[in-house]
Amino acid sequence: MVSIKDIAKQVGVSVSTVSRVANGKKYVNPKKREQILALIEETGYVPNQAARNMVLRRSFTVGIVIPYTFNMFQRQLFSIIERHLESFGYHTLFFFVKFDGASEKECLARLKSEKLDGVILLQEIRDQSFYEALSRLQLPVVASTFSFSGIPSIHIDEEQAAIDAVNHLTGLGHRKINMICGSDFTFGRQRMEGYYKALDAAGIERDTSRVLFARYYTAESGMYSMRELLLRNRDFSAIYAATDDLALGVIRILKDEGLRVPGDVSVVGFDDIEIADYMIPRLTTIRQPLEEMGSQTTQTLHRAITGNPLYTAEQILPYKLIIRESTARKN
Amino acid sequence: MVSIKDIAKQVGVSVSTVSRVANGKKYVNPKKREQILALIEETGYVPNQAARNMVLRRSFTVGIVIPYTFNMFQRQLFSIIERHLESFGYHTLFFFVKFDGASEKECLARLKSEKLDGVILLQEIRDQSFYEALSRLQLPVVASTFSFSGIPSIHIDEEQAAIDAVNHLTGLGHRKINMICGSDFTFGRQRMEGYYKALDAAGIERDTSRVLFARYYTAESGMYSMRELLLRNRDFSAIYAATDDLALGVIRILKDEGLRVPGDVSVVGFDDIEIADYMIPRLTTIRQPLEEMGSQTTQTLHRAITGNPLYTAEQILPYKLIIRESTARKN
DNA sequence: ATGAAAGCGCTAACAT
DNA sequence: ATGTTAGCGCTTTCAT
Repeated sequence: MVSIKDIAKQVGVSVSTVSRVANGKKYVNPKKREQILALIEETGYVPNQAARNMVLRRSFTVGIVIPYTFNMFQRQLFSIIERHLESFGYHTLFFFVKFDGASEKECLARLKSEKLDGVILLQEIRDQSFYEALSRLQLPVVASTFSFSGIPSIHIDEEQAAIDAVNHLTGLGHRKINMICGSDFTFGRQRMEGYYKALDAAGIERDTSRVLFARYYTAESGMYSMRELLLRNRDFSAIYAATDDLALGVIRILKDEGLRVPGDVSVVGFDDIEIADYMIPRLTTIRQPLEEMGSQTTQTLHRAITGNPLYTAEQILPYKLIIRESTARKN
Repeated sequence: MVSIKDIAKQVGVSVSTVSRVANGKKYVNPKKREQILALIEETGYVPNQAARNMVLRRSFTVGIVIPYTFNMFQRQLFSIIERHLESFGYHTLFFFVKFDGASEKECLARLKSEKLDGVILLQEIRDQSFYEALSRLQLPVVASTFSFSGIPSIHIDEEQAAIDAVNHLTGLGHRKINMICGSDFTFGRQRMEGYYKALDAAGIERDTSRVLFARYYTAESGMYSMRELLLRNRDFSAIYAATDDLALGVIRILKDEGLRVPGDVSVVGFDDIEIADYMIPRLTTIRQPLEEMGSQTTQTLHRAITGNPLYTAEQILPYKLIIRESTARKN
């Protein structure tokens, strides 16, 4: 592997000079610059990143903290973000993390050991000291799909979106509306809160027995949860699932049990993942502006890293209720 | 940032000793080890990766070449591989690449500029010189989901699997079987070849007008292709889709056109993605051993990187026909 | 405009 | 068992 020294020696200059031209700095004789550039080209020399990173104390790498249970929505968002990051010239480090203290601590340790330029949180962390540690590291951070005070975040108005989703159901005449929620994360609580508020607005009594907490926000969890819900009773005409992934499992079980969607039960999801429009029936859901979330997340982080002023600490993006085939008027 | 020196000074030993315990080496007084470990814990010291990388002359980073059209199957495989890579302590660099010369060339250039430990190809490259350039870089490479002579690869017997899939259809009495294939990649050709061979075996004449080439291997492409196929005629009782992603779009359109699956048309897919078991109807398909492919891919690469002998250059993993609800006896 | 030299934080001989 | 020391490849003062 050819190093800066080799180049220097061959051209007959010092390493400093080579370093200067390699980094496009001023104060170097045009002739020598030419020569050096030519030799770099010829030898295929590329600077050793590790060495640069060490002295520069920066890595051109951003960490992405991702939930260990990586559902379809998150996979889609991730691949958009990754695409943007790549276009900015950043590398990516993954940090799969479970929603528990041990996993979070370990994640923090790894986060520290890498000289990251910044980190994107795709999953909320429960341990408060995590955020403090991050800010102590002076590490630019941006939260995507959730908010945390003090760090820039990109997300939608979860509660209001949930209200809209459930309003859609009540507007269709449904009164007995069950919800499948996830047990973790703020967005889960917000989506549940929206559910309750929409019920209030429609004059429907809140009934905790209509809410079931799934283990994760995945299709598999949705399936288990729906089975459990059915074990209680069949006294409902609509289901509001906290994510499309959950809704997928929900509809599957409903069908297995001979319940028609939306004939017998209306189902509304949340996220508008890719397959929502391919499902049978097509899923009514809340669309999160994935493409824009990804691009805003990346841009915000890049600005923070390069020291530019952040537009706003919190960016609330518009969502949209997409009415498809999984919901119908209560008969 | 606390460094190895700080620890050494505080405990009153040399940096070597600290380095030894940090790396779990032998020859360290148990007492001192204790002390050092305690201080590491207390101070939250974590070794600086850049420094390690430099002296170790490795980056602990592997590049993953991924198709720009990143379908569900690939997303699942990727997330498994990524998880394994993480457990080996590798980082990841992405290389999204389109299936065309320009994109491949650019990818190669980037591949060279990074000091990678190895690269995983999740997409076949059409430019032969790409592989040569890679081997000139002495870069360990492994191909996952396809094979290329000279580089270790992990995949199933695509053609035989396709034969099994179509045999299942002919065994059910179907004679008029259409195929939706993708236009690129060897696996597409193999899956098509298997289709034809199964037809041969059943004494069914090959009919190229029964094959339609989708632009990509995604649900959206499946939808477009199925629409186009329907424009020709409805003279078929079964569809074989080259991927589950395609099948998803296919079934969607069939349903829209009032054709029942499997009542009127049987559909078989390929890959067995997560949602195959949630679809309505559940999808009959070929299961690729995703979990094992991911783990073998990672292990093989790791072995190549660490200079251990490779088991075999080519690992052909077992697949399995999973019969679910989207196929039925021809009525 | 350019070179010498001092690190960056760590590992690995080599001595002891 | 442990310390000393020499780099790893690069950037960046600081002289000149």
